[in-house]
Amino acid sequence: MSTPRLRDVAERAGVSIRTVSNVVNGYARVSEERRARVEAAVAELGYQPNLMARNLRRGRTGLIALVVPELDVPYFAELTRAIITKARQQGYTVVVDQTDGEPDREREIVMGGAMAAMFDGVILSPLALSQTDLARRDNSRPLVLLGERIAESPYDHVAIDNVAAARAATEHLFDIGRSRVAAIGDQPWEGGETAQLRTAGFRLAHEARRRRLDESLIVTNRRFHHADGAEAMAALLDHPKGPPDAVFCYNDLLALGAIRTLLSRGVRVPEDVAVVGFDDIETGRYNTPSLTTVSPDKSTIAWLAIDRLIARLGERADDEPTELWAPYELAIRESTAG
Amino acid sequence: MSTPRLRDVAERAGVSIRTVSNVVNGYARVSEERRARVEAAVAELGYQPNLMARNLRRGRTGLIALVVPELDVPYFAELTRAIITKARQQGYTVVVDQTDGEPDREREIVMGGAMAAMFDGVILSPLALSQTDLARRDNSRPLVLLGERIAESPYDHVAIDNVAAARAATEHLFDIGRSRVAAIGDQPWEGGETAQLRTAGFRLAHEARRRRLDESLIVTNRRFHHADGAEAMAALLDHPKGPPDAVFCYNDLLALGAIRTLLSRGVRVPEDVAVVGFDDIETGRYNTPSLTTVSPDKSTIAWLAIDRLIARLGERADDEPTELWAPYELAIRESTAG
DNA sequence: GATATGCTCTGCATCGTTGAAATCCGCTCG
DNA sequence: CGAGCGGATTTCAACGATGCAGAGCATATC
Repeated sequence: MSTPRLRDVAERAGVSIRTVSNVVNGYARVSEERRARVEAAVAELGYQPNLMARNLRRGRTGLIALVVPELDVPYFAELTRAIITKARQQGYTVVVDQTDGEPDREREIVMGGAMAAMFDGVILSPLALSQTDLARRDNSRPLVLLGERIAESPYDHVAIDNVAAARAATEHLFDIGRSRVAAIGDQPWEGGETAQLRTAGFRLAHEARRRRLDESLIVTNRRFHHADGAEAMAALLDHPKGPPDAVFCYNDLLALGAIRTLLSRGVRVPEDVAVVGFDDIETGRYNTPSLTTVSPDKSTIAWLAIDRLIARLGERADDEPTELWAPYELAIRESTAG
Repeated sequence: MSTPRLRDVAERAGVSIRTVSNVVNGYARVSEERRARVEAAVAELGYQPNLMARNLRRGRTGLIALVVPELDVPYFAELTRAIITKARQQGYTVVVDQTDGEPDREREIVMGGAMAAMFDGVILSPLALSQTDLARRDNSRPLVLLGERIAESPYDHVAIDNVAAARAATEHLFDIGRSRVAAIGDQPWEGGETAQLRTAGFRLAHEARRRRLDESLIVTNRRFHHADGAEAMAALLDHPKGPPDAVFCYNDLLALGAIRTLLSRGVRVPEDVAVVGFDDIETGRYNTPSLTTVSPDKSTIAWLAIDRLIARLGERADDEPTELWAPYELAIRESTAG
């Protein structure tokens, strides 16, 4: 026997389709007696509402798309987990879409490709999409951006204060007595806004402490994986003016890659070179040495993003776009001890 | 102006709704002249098919649910990434659902809760669902299991040969001259089938090499995170008969946790204790020392699972349930060097 | 020239649900 | 006692697409 429909339940209970619908959804008041009959019929037939029909009728799916560049980057995995959890609490299901940094893929979901219609809203961690793209977006469904606000884009965005966080990380290195501090991960091009903010914080720390900044100690990277950090660190070790005595990496993978290079070259961490990361991924805590890192409050980020998106789906649809700031802290561990 | 429908396109092009549908889907033959008119209208109006309506009518959504315990466990994140990629190539979209090991959540999607109807098929990495549960499942939509086959369940499953892999890992430890080998991660209870197979391989290696096995060197663990490996290793170091000279951990997180404990206690890896992991996660490669590990071919696993699922969605719906084996290899790195 | 043949193309019904409005019923109130 | 009222229940018409069957038309066939 195929899946029962409202009609089947209605027949069995001897009421109208609409009444069954009302019972199932708890919409209108239904007399005790009928409600009981309907519930019995529902149970006997094992009725489950057909979501596709419901979606069509309601014009909503209860699905939220979460678009991230790479799922196997621990930061995104951990953040994704948090978002899925929060969304579920609010009755939404999250569809994770990884873009591999392919602009087309990002566009498909965010800008309104065919698939876009399946989602009530989108949470995007932008990588390829430029400000120009976003300005052109069909704004019929809400979008919340994770990470830096893209200039004047008319969207909500959730982020931590990257400048302040980077500055704090850098100053911490000064505090433990380091003077020649390098930065790994700058991205001075369109799409690298977040990295640029961290560089700004890095510079600011130098100014605040009246330290001279050697520009050649700022290393740029296209990607943020272990391998990139390892390479960058190798280059720094061969720096003409000698290696730095501390490194601020713009994410934890870069930092772990850098540590790998240091240790395999016989450089001690933190004695010879101290290392700070960014993101506070689980693995960093169990690395040897454990990684000092900027720890964004992922749970709050998730909460703010979901909350904001759901507000827009509801009555608060027309509020002004907001910038929401999540807290962070500097988790000090072995890689900067002493 | 709201989203255009087939009807709007039809009006504009001066043809019937049905013809527009035919053009959009490439179903029937349509004359060049009309096709051009329709395509122009589609372009002008920016028509996008309404997926909810299409889903209702077709009875399919093009969505596949991937149910995994924890997304921020790197193995699952990497596997998820591979599956998303393969599915996309076949025109399917993956909805990732993490269960946090909550049986109810797993049931919701797999056993046929309301949400289940949204998916054409399910790929499940089972954790909580017992064999009894699965036997009771409504089999109207295909299910592919990742990992060990649960006894006589009538489902396809994709896995690597855990016994052989575990045996190879253990024998490798003998090969490099270790004699007192511990195992971290056994789970001698329902739901721990995969761990049990690895333990079987571990035992088998001892028999094959005619080594005496000290049962007290097999440590059980509820969970497979860094912390669990760290604790287990701490216990082993305090073993009454002295610490082992090698450890086989049932996943890489356990192994990294174990290494952390070893190094922080001043025990050298691999000189004093060699360590082997399982899963080959990215981070293990950049750890110091880099981690020797069993490397399942995640890409093949993903490919087999998707391929099989799609076959069941199509004409091959009634084939016998199959066991599909993906290859693996032992990636030998520093943690067992010498 | 009439019938058969092969394509295009269209109309209608339908997928299963819910919004809106109509109906029904029992009760209160003037 | 009839109008008025409010809550319970039903009827009707979508939501936007596709399956199916058949209409329309030009060409092929004898």
